[in-house]
Amino acid sequence: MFLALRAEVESAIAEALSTLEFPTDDLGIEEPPEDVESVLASSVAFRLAGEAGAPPPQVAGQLADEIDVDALTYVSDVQTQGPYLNFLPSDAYLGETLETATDDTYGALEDRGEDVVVEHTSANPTGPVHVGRARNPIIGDAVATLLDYAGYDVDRHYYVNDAGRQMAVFTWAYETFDEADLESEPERDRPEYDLVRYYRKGNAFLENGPEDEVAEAEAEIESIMQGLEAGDDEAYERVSEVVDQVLGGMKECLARLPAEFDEFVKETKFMRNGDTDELVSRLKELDEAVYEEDAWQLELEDHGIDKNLVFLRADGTSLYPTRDLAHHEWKFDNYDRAVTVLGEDHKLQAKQLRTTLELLGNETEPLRQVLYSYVNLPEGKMSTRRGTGVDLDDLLDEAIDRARDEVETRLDDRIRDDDLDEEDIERIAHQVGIGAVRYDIVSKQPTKAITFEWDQALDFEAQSAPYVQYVHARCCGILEEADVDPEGDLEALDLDAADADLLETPEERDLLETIARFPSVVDEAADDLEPHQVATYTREFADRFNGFYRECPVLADEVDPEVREARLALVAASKHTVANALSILGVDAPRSM
RNA sequence: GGGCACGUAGCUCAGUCCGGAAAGAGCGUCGGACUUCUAAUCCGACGGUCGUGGGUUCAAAUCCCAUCGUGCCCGCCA
Repeated sequence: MFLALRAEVESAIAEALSTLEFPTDDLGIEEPPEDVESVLASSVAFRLAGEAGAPPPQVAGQLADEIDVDALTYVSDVQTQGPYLNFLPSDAYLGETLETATDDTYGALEDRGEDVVVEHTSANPTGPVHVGRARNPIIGDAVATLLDYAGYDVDRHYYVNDAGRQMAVFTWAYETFDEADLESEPERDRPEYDLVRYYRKGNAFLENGPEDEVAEAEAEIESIMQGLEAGDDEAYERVSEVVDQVLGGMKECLARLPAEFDEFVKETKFMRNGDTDELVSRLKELDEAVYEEDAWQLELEDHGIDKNLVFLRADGTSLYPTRDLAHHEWKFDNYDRAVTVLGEDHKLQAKQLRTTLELLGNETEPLRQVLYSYVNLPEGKMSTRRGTGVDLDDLLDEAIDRARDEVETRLDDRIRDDDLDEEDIERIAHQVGIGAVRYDIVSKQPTKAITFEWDQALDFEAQSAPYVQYVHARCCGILEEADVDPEGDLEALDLDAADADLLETPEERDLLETIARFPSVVDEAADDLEPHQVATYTREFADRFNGFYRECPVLADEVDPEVREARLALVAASKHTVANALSILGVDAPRSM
């Protein structure tokens, strides 16, 4: 409803301005501070003062007089406060909000008829997913869901780096060493924890092993890479043996978040189907192409990039960026838009990719890259190869354990007699524990660096998931108490009969106005590819709901039956709003906790 | 050395893209509220040269320039 109100206000101001022969290029629309009653405001009068030859407050007055409020649906009044114009919501605005928000798809925007691929995580299949990378699936999944809500048709892709040198190293190590050669037991009973030991062993060997044996190993690694480049089935199958096992384990880890994918796209796909060869010949034709020191490269200084992009090694094999170019042209062929979520350490590569795609004649406008900074440990960087870092599995386990402790200690002083059984406790521990981890990450601007600390990541107080989840549980509690199934179809409540006019307290109106803004929050967050805006909204929403909860009893005996119906509708609308906002963030909304 | 990002309360962060109403939360500290729809909640107090210095503007946390601090990148790795 907010979007409709905004549109109405915009045209009203523009009309008033042009009638008074003022420029209409900047309407000065803004959201007023909290202590102001209006839902939308304009500071346009400031800018017009010079032109009008009158002080801003006077100009604001002229504009307010010019606007015909009776012609507006969602605005009940235009008031001036000094130089500001304030637009107050009408009963229709609040009434329609209450009605539309009881629909369980509230917040989902109209279908845009556009296909978008969101590529995220794409971690190399070398070992367990660690916390340094955990921002990627969490942000990526939220971006994908956000775009889905915003009306796009979304596919989630994981791009599998199965053709790089490190996979050749891994394959060689896996085939060469025996279980007996390895120093340690797997940390977990899952393939990636088992196999990563070969990878680490292999890397250590290449660094410190006897010279002649290392040379022999290098020859083997080289032959694997040549085999892949030639599209050789045998090489592909040898590498796949490792890749598929490790990736299988990583999928299980990611599924715990959960982060699910529609497709795992292997980079070897673009070698085996000839796209990479074809791309290499096109790159060679570019004016920027040079053959230096036996390798083909692109000179990109003229495009603001100091570093040459090598696209064909001296030994004739392609590199990651070469294949990624083919990958992206494939995306352009199959989707209207492409979003990639990647770490800031890949920023230069991202710029090279975009520039080169353009040189190849692609329109790169549809490609957007979301960058996040790495999560570091207090003692430094996390690395799969070196085995430093905290595994995501461990973080999730710890989060669930702490959440379970929390549930159990709270069990004793529960007021509600809903008798949580073991299954409930486990369910809540999962929802709260994993929700807290996701929320902690998704609620911050991705560009800010994070230093990982257990207590901070797993703080259930703060402005955390449980705070918002609790609001959802409260909504469900009230609905259940009123014999309404929160999971069921709330429209069956006959809430249409509920009258928003009966919601008269400031807390009720604030809450309803906050609910009204949800679709516009989705719209803007999707435009900016910033799910943290939704997280910020959930916090504001929870504050408002708690204010309402404090001041406005719904089911108490002294509440007038009609007011009760209206408030129940407000609770139902709140339930959908918070459930859907949390769902965008990938955080479960518990029915009780 | 060069490029990019970040710097807001003791701590963790919104707000910065698109300049406007006396800078907002949470944690921590202190003081209050459970016979009442769930106290993982709420109410109050304390706490800020928005890194620093200039500039633009009627108006700057927000835009521009400089500077300091931190992080990332500058491989025929990915």
